[in-house]
Amino acid sequence: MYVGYLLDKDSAMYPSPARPPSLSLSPQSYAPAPPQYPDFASYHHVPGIPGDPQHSQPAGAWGSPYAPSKDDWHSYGPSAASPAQLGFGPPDFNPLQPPGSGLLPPPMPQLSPGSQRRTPFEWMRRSTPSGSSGGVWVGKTRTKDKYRVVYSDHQRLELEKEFHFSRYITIRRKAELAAALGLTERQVKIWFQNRRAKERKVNKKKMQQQTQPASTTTPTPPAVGTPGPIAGICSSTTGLISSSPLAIKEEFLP
DNA sequence: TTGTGTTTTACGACCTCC
DNA sequence: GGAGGTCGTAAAACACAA
Repeated sequence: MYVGYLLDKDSAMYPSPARPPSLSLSPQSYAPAPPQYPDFASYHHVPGIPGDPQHSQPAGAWGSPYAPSKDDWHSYGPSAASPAQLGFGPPDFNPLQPPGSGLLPPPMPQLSPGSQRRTPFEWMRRSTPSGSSGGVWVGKTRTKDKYRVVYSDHQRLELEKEFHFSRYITIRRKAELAAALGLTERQVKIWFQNRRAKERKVNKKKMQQQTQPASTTTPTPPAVGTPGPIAGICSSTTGLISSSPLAIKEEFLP
């Protein structure tokens, strides 16, 4: 993965629940301290929803207007020019040339140990994904001539940011993210589903490693699954998440 | 270069809730 | 019945060792 320096931190990067139980906290105030997410040291949450206390930052940083959600899943394709295909994202966004400022944090001089295999800026300067135009999403469905698309680094980074903010995206945020990133709401929803599945998978793997009898180290409680202030609302543990997804969702509904 | 393992999109099945 | 959740899976995209 090309945001591997983000994702390789895996569940360890979510030691605390993503969103506090009280929605009164603004994204700024939610900045984890100390930053277990050093890559997001300059992270500022995606702004844009006016009136949304969770996203109260000034709109416009997305650089793209709030386009109407194009939930028409079958509308995209080689002939369906999405905002992304026309050039989505911040005006200064270039998939091959990282913006020095704006949404994306500056290139990290160092990577996490887990990502030593890659050059520090590889995720930024990765060549154009095949089947896409300059990292910009060119959607095709499974029924079309291409099985899946590869999201651009920027798209994935913004999705990761949102996921870091909250494991469950609100309807409004989903619509805004989809419009801003040139994805469909369905894609955003599925991305979050897959991302949660990934997190559960990693957590499960960690749990299995910790419970292995061969382990000589003292078992430590899982850092990720540790019940936090809102463990019952948005825990990373599989059981809690899958127990009542709708209850979690309701918390974030406007 | 190739084989192989992993990750990433995307979907269907099934479930719960309203 | 619709929306969105998990779970399992398919297959493309990718990384990397041989």
